[in-house]
Amino acid sequence: MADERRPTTRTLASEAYDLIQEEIRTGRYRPGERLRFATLQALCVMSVTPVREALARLTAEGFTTLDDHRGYSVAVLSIEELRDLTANRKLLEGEALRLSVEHGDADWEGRLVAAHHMLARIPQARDDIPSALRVEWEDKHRAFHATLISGCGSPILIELCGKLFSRADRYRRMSASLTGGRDVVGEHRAIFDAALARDAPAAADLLRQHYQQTADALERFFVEPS
Amino acid sequence: MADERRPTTRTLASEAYDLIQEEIRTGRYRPGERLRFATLQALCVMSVTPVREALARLTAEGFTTLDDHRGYSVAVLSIEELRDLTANRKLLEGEALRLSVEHGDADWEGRLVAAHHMLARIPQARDDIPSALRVEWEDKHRAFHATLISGCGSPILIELCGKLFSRADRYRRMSASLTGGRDVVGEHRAIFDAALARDAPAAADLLRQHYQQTADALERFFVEPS
DNA sequence: TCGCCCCGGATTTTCGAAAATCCACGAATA
DNA sequence: TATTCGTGGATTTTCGAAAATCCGGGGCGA
Repeated sequence: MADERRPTTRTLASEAYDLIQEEIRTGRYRPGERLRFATLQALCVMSVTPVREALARLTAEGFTTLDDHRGYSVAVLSIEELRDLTANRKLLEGEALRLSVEHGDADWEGRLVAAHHMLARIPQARDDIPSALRVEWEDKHRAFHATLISGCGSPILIELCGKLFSRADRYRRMSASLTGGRDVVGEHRAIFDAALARDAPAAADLLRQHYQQTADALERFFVEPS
Repeated sequence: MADERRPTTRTLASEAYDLIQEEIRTGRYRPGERLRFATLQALCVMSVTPVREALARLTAEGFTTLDDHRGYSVAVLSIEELRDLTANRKLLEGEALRLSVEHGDADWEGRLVAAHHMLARIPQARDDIPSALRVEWEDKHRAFHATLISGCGSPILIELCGKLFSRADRYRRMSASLTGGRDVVGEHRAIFDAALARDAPAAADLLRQHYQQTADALERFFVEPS
């Protein structure tokens, strides 16, 4: 008697969260930009309440900041934060991968093989390739890294790594060309091989190098934006 | 012309956050208990909107959980989470303290001496001591641990450690007697001494032991609640 | 001229009620 | 008897507007 619309099973707040996060991650809302409720209500098509809840969640994840009585803004990006982010991702994901390789069972191995295959079969995103492929690659990339650490046995560690990954995403997308002349595919393959070979220290080391190189490339882009 | 009440500079949502967190940490709201808005609105004296925002923040910090259309509940406690929490605190705070000891400047040293002094001068909380002292000790305890890692130079790491500390707080308070027959004051002093002596590995090790022993004591209490 | 206070518009924050959704209970059917 | 299907009430979620707050500019006094 009360469903003249869609079979909504999600809340509007969740939809607003996805929408706004997408706008921020893709850079349509610039770092530091003030987020006014009127604008956001126009973007999503809803009242202020769910938008407010979405912003509360985004703030908890570090995408936005809140000053009392002054509203929300897009969190600013800085080289300092990029370095800090990288250092902590190396610490957390390095440890998580080590645990995964040590404790991961057969099911984890299977999922890892699948995730790597999905990532490897997609041609590396280039500037001249339409964004559809790009988005797909991003998804598989995220899934691969998530699968890598999914066997570590620590829900908290997995959650923390996920949040840091999301925060780093904004920096990653800043650079138009994801690869800075390096062999990203090869790096992923090396990590994958070490993990399957159950060489925990090597896998962790490779992952840390991988993140450091990504950060270095981004930092170069940061200083001299070509 | 419009301040017949208090000089409110904070938002009601922030007040609600503090109030509800206090209720949860002290155990007045039990783990797993459903949190109904009607009840919370009675506790805080405000409308549903700020309460909702407070719950959103609490959920981000792990105090509560949210199921769409089924509302919020107090997050449950479990031995598994205690162990997970402990493992990650050892990893994160251990590293943070190591960095602090290595990079901390004179200002950090000064703050650390002060924080330890404040903690040490308060008599160790016992069951027969009124809760006022207890609360004060908790505050100084938190401040001491926060100061320990405050020189690490990584805002992200500090933030993560803070969140884990808060989550662990609920477990710590479960046990009526904070000390399980061990020398907590001595443990703090040992960490303090190693930090001041600039022995980073030793300080980190002692801190990790400290957390492990706390967790072990709590786990014993968990299994056989006397 | 400079600094301080106060006002008006823009924006956030909060309210109280309406709408949507879930849950438990009981009736009807096989 | 077991299972499915509504139905009513409790609860969450959302709305639209009112209240509170902040920011910038103009006027007043030193």
